[in-house]
Amino acid sequence: MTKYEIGKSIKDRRKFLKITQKELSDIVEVGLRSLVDIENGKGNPTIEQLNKILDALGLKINLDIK
Amino acid sequence: MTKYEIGKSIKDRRKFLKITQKELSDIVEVGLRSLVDIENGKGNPTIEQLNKILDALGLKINLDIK
DNA sequence: TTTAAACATGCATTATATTGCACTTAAATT
DNA sequence: AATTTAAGTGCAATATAATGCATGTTTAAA
Repeated sequence: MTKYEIGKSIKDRRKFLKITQKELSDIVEVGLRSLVDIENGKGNPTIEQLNKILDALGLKINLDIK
Repeated sequence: MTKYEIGKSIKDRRKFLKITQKELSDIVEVGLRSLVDIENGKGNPTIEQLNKILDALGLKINLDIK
């Protein structure tokens, strides 16, 4: 998964849960500006930031063999 | 998966493939110092860096529902 | 179709991660 | 056990990402 796909997954999941970027941003304590970038495949978040966001959305990272 | 678990997976996979940190570092163009930190759950790599490393090891990120 | 809420972006600043280097420690090879 | 190779660490410098703010755009509700 590229960062674009990850961003899209986050955005899709957030919309599915019917929360706004601002709300998510407050919950996970990641700046709104950064969250927007992440969702759009810009920015280049660290694993920890990503995990905070995924946690709040009920998602998690896994590593698979290709 | 936490960054510690991710680091451990990378290290395990690298050893399984019988390559050294230095070799992997050269292949993926991530500094040796950083690779060491990542494998040990220190450092906090971006998705792109992580993907470069995982690529070289034949691994990939997935997002699952928790 | 106006209005309001949500989403997106450029830019400057601040915070954080990467890197190389010198060095130490651990593990493997002879 | 001695030597070589691999792995790990502290630190300073450099590179990159996060953030807030002002502003523009898109979307959805009235």
